[in-house]
Amino acid sequence: MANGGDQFGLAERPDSDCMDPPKETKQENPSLTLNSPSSPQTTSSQQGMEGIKVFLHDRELWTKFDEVGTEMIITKAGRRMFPSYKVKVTGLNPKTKYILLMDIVPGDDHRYKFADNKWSITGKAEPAMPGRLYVHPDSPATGAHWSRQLVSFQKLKLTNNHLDPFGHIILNSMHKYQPRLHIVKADENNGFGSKNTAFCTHVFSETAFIAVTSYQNHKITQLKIENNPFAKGFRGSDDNELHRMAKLQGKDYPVVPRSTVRQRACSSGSPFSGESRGLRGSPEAVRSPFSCENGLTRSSPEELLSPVPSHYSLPHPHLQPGQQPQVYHCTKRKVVEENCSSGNQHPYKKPFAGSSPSEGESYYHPSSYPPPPSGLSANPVLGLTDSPYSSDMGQRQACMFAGSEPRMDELSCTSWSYTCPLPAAMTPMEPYPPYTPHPPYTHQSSLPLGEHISHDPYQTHSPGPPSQSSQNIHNRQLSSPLREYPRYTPNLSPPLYHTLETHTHIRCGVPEWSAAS
DNA sequence: TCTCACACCTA
DNA sequence: CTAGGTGTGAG
Repeated sequence: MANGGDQFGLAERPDSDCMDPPKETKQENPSLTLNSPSSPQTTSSQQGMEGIKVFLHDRELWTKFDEVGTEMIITKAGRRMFPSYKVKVTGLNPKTKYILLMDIVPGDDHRYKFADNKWSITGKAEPAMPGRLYVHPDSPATGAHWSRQLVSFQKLKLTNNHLDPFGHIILNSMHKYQPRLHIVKADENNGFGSKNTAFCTHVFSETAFIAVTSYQNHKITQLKIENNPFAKGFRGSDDNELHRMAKLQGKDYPVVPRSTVRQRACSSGSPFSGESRGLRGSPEAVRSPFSCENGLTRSSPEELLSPVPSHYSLPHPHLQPGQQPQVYHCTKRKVVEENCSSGNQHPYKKPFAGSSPSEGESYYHPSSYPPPPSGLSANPVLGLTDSPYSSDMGQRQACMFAGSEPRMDELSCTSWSYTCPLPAAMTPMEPYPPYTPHPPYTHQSSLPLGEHISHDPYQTHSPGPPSQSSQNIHNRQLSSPLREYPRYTPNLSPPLYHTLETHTHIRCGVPEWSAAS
């Protein structure tokens, strides 16, 4: 189960959005996209990224959580997400190697509180942490490999420890986030990050969640218990069980399952839906995948820059810039080695389970350029391929990259290091800069990018508008402004980890997908 | 809010 | 069997 898991999702529907075919013109109007589920996105794509479709596995389960307002526990040691993020990918060139990775960007710039059985905004979000990227342990692998079974990101862990040394994705409690999947064409070194790297990003709005240190909405607790095999011990409201548990605990026991007891079911709205949803974007729109925007076009700087948006806010156009990911990655050696080493194929290490399809849609925007994590390519080493170094930990799991801010410039540097586990986070980054309403130009900011961009052979057109419409896309905008400052730096810091530091210099490489800030 | 030891379970 | 993922509930 691990990977595959569960059942399949439902039918497969690809996201409609993404149209594979590159649509011609695209409209990119984001807005359109939003509205129409259909996909807009596609714009052009490049290098074959346009025909890629991604289906969220177990979408129905995700939807159940989303309707209530998904909460994901974050702990110092790192906690897995549940439901697990698993996707079915089609449209990849069987012989081409791709790197699949995820990042989780702020869903908006608010801090939430749960009171009266509902989520509400309680203030402004804290600066985002350095964004980290979770590179799927099978990366790089051929399109045939990725298409063979479900691609599971179930080992990805979330933490609230800003100094996390394990490479887990760092989030702030009581803040909303949006997971994103990036498919990057591996370069000759099995890495990515080079200038022209082609990639596309897929976002499933139903996977958005609020990070918490303990569950707030009892309904979520119940859904977790009912659906997560590891929580089976909390299932059942039979008297027997209750008694049993009570005994175990030594306390008096509740007649009802604890969880149940605590909160009654309330039907509070999900943050997502209600207000939140707004946050997300329009609900509907949201659900629909955004369209994909494929990044293809990199033409516009904007896009390029922020291929990946940092924050997602649909509704809010502005959000911030997101952060950019820093480089970091940890990988599990096991996996990595295998895969990596070969340049070519990877053995599968993992079995994925799945099979079928799920659906989901995503929108993605493929873009060519900047890959998110840049850097990989440069070094073969880095590359997903193996990696030798390991982390202290010894094992690596997937690779993580953290990006902070991305400066495009830096990006240009392709180097990244993958080394270690440590996070780059430490490096200073800028988290979110203040948002600027206007788009500053990404260009500028991104100048560096520009370079890249220019490279880009493909650009289609640009998308133009940054409108908010597209949620995804927008991000770009976001980023741009941001770039300027790195606020965060302070936190990060230090050199706690050498490793990181190492990276740091590498930093250039930082992937910045996201933002261009 | 957050952290931890804990019993229970999966794998 | 071991390793490690769960929510719990006290602190």
